[in-house]
Amino acid sequence: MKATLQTIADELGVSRSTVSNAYSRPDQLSPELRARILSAAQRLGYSGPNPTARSLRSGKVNAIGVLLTDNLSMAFTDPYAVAYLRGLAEAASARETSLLLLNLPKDEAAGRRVISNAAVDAFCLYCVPDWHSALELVRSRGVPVVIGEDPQAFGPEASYVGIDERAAARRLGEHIVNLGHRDIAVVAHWIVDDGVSGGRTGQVHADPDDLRYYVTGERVRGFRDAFLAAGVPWERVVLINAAGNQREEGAEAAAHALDRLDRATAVLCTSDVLALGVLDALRVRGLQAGRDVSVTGFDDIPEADAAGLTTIRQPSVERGRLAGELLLDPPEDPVLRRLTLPVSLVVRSTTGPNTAKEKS
Amino acid sequence: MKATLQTIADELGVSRSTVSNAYSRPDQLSPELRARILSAAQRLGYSGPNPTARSLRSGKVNAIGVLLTDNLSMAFTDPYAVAYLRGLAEAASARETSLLLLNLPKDEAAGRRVISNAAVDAFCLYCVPDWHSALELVRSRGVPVVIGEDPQAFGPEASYVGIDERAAARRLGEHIVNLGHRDIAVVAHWIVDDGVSGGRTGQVHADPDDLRYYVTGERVRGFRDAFLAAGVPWERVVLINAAGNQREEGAEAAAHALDRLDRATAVLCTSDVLALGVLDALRVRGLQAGRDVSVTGFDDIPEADAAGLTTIRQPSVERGRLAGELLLDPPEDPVLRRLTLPVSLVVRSTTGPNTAKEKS
DNA sequence: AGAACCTTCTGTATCGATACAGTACGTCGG
DNA sequence: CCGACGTACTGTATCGATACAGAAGGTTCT
Repeated sequence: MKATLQTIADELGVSRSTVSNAYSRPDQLSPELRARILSAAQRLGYSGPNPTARSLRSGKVNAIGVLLTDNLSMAFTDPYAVAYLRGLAEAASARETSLLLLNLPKDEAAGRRVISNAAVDAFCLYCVPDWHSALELVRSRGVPVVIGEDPQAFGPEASYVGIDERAAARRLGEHIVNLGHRDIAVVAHWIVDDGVSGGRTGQVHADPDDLRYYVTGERVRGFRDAFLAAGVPWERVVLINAAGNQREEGAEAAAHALDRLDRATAVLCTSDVLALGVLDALRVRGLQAGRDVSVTGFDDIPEADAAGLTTIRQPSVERGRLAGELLLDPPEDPVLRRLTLPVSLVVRSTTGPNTAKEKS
Repeated sequence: MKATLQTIADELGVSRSTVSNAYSRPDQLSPELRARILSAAQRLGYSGPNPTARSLRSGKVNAIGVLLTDNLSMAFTDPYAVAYLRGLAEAASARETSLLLLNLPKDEAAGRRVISNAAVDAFCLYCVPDWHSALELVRSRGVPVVIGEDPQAFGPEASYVGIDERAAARRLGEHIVNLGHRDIAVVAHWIVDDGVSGGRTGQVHADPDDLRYYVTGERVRGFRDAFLAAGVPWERVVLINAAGNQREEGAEAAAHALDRLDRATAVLCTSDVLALGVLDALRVRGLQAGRDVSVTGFDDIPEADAAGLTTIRQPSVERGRLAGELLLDPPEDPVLRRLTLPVSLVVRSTTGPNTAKEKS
């Protein structure tokens, strides 16, 4: 039989409470007794209090649930996500808390089971669409939650760490129109969506106000803000959906902006990863970024620097770290649970003045 | 007060057991009663049986602990690791099990606490050095364990999924010597080690039989096997330590092979990531891989293909998947718990015949 | 009709710990 | 010499569920 606290207690003729204290409250017993208990435990192959029982009694499990939609590997593949998770892990680790990666399967019932069964002290909703059926269940669990997308999505009880997506995108848009670009394409991921995948990559006609996925939607709206302010009507912009947030999909999307007579002189992307794909597409076509076509990204992932990508830098690791801290020590004051972090425009070599002959 | 099973039971005047059955054993009660129970639960904001209490009673927590040393972000940064974790996550997810990422801090006492407190059904020892003090504690937890490094490190009770590292490396070595290379450098990570970091990047003189870190050690020994068989003495090989397994460190290590009069004509690396760094270093120096200098990697990560890197392909995702399956349904027969997967040599463009003038 | 059986629910013991109040036994100031 | 206090330990209730034996009631078979 597996050893328990009682086993050790019986062995030494002390009470179970005392053995428990030897592990959890060393100040409650004499050092000598504690030493005897620990050595007896070692002898009997007892590896310390059972974590589950301890959690049940104490009400803490020392884990943060990270909800990931569908494809868990995305969390590992997207450099921005990696940075965010690293920050989250740092904050958690500092409090001896671990991350429980929760993969939400497509099947809704299974997803509900995953959430209800997760032994966690808090949830980090990461890349979970605002309308996902899981949200309600997460709320009913009654544990702290931090979100990074639509600040309104979860009511005031949730913490929020994010950036002003729309204003940030607007700065990119302004940078582009200030460079004289008027023939503009926007590559955005997941703006059409069948509820499961991001749809097909290709040009779409959509009202930015209707986009369902918050982050992308805000970024596209931010671009539009800049365009309208500069007198570029939205109808003139070529909007391209990318089926996912991967480099290949950026390259594929770029084809729809580049392989046409009225080729765009600027391509704005909703993420750096997509933008890197666009740069790949330019290279294949013998076009030079920043001269023939200007390209922008979003996030400032590590690869962006090497590629010379103009982008918006957001504090990714910091964002994750703050999310973790908000979850583990939620401030009383609801105002302090809502953090909007600063961003900056990073101009590199993939953007430059419009050199194309101006259309009528 | 938070709702429990009893709350619902009292509300409807049924027994607690029945409410429990409504969730866990629907066949044990009439559909109508079950429906009443579930709707009462919804009304009272009850989100289902408490996972911790359930785990305590049933002895299962539906989580696999993934032990990561020190820097958790490495797990996300190294493409091979990402693939492995993805496979593991797939296997886990298929059984509604999640991954608990356990970050082992430098501080040993804290590390012990992390392991003892982890509520998991099994441990996956991933990138944990064989001599790490945590291993003993993991063993004493008495749960299934899978390892991916030294098959001998954990005794026969552990499962093992790996490859024949040494034989695989030997094939790379043979490929290189068959191409006529005799001035060879080996870039290996973590072959010197102060117990914490991987030491300083630079040339070292070491007996391959003394290398502490299993995977790297086996690969280096495999290279040596090929060299010796071809009559290249080990003393002739330039062995370079990389302080870590990152591209930059590969590039830095390459300097020690390239910036010298007796420049190596072939550089063998213990990982693709390092090899990509070596290719970067070649490019900077205006050297062409496969013509001026041959370069090999190990793992066949996705980026290797694009780079034309000659390497050993190992089934990374599959390896993780099998590890997960072994953990969740450990076969009775110990033999079936030890899997050695096949690998293949993938020859691409970074290797070619030795064109340098033969030394005396 | 009576035994055997199924379905549907109940009741109690238990999983392995922690919380907290309580006891026993010094020690110390006045 | 006595009450106040601190230290070291004990005992019981409890955390929130599941397991399993059993009871009540209706059916089926012979």
